[in-house]
Amino acid sequence: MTRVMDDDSVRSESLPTLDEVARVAGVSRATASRAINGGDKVSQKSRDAVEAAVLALGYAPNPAARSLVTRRTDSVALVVPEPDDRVFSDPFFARTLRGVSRVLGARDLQLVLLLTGPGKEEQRMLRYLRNRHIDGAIVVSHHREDHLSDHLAAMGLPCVFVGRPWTSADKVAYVDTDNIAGGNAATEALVQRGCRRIGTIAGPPDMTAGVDRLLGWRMAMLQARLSDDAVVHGDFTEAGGEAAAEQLLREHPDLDGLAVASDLMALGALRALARAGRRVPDDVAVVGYDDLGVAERTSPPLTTVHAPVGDMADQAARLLLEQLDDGSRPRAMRIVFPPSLVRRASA
Amino acid sequence: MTRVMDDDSVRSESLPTLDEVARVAGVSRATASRAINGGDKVSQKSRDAVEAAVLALGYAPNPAARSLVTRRTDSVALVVPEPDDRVFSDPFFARTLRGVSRVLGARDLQLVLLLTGPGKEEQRMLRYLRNRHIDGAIVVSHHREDHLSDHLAAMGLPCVFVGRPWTSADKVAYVDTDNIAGGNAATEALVQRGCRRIGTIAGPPDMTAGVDRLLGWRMAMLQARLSDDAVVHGDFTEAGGEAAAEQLLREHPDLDGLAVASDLMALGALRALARAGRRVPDDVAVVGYDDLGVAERTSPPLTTVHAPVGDMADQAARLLLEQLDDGSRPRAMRIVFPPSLVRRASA
DNA sequence: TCGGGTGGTGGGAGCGCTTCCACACTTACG
DNA sequence: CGTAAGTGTGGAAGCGCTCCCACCACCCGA
Repeated sequence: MTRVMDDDSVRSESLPTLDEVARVAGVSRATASRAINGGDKVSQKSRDAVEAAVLALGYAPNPAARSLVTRRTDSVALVVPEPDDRVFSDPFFARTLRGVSRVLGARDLQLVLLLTGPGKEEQRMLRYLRNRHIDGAIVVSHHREDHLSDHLAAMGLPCVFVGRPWTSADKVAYVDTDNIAGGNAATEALVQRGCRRIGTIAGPPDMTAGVDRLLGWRMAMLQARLSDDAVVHGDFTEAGGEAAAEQLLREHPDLDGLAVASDLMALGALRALARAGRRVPDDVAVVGYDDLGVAERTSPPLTTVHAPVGDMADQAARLLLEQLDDGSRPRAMRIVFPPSLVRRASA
Repeated sequence: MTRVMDDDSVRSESLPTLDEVARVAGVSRATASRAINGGDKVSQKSRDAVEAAVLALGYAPNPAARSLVTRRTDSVALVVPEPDDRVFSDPFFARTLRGVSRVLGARDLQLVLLLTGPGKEEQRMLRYLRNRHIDGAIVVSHHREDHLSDHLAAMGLPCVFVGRPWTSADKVAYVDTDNIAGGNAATEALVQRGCRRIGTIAGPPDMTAGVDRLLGWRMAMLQARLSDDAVVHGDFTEAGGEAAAEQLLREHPDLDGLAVASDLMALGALRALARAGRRVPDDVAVVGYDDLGVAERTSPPLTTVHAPVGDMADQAARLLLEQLDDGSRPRAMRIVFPPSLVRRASA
């Protein structure tokens, strides 16, 4: 009795192996493997037998065993060097995540989330990437000090950055929008509207999107022969935008135009403007950046620069797939999307 | 020449193995393994030698090989049966993700993201879980129709639900807040304030948080001998809340109190109320739910029910760790946090 | 009739690791 | 001084899979 029970429990504990499938199907392990995978050079008869055995046993290949010999893990890291609520609450991240996940999921690749602040966690993350736990990496929201692009380029891991990396931009793949052109277009819209005292709430100076959009603003201001001194940096959050707008109003009370580097910050700025009794767009015209849904629901609805975030995420995933497929060293590739101005009521 | 180059390239391609470490350290592979892992019964001398060899070679254990024999993968799935932007943009999810990631990260467990809509993707997800790609699962935002709790309970995978599951609640572990008590407290606050025509924007009827909070509202209304017919369901998004509030105002123009099942929906409701010219709280008092930062920044600031989401996430991760540690069958455990009312200006 | 394909197959060698087991070699105790 | 109970150690057996290679039919053209 005891013996039988032991056998039973053992049997129910351990999952079926390829050996058992082969035995049930009446073929060798090699043939079973071939039938289950690519299925090259396997007779229809064997194939059917194996398929039936797989179904009967509820067999599923052991990923660790497979990975040990193929040297692939069929999983990809999503690296977010900023484990803060705000990254996740940002629709930019949400949209990116969904796009990436969709493309990779279609290829049965899993997404491993690597959230890391600076310091020890970063070391853990790099170690993880180096150990070849994963086949490749997609990096979102990368900051200047993390030197992530250098590290990844050096370790030769297939990877794609969402947003131009600070360094090694000629060695790693990335997707981006033309943030200079976008910042420029936003500002020009204000200029054409007749604004003469235009300020900007820029993004963080340690992110390329932050400095590029600011640069675009500067170029437009210079070209219009307007003073480019009304600059405050925000952190891409609503609260940050609100505080930045307050500061800007304090330092430059004559403000009549405001280019904001993200819609979330613009939302905060709108609130600050309302509290200060400034009408939008009559007293102060406002242009945002991103156009991920938030902009449609502000009051007034935001004129903003549309960044094709969904497309960027798609392409990022595809660039990674390319690198994984051709198996060669990671390649430097870049895809840069043109931004476009979406006119609504705020400017 | 060629020979040497070949050797070189091979060496640089393939990472160092335990064998090499052992050879360099002058010990056997078994001793090296022991030194690297638990380090039981290894002399200090061997331990030092191995450590030095590891450093010199830049050795890191091959996770697949280890996993093959230990039958652990040291990674955990985060299951989100709703691959929509709105889940990620929701601060509830962001906070949960961060909490879970922090606790698991401290134990060197990786988080694999499993985003699944209904249908084919769900099958893929279940297959993935069943194949023991991972050691356990944490399920967030679970809906009635996905029967996830039944599936997971049946396959005997260690798992924890964030938010009470619909079924098998006595078979799987979960963390939650007492949503009935919370809905009740929110409504009582309105009653005590003198509101007599109180409506509610409930959560989705296919989520336990939705129905429980609604039930709490119903109980409070009945106890106050008020009519409980002013109910509209929302989807936990801002836009959904706005639409729901509009409908509620249309159907019940005499509304003087509003209990909303999430702050994000309450934010939308506030906008609808403002557009309808109702002052908050004078004409209509509003109570939200969640208190994850949004509530402080609305105008007026939201009186809301505080749900300790960070703590819930922590505990969810810990419950999972417990199950992983004691190695036994998954256990049914539950931790339910009491909600608390936070009074601000909106009620 | 025979060499030379060609489609299909199974044996077997690993992938890199953990861990059981047997074997020294010490130390402590009766 | 023999025995028992530790300590450390290395040999070797796998974990479950893929894939190389040898092999066997069989059919073809010469």
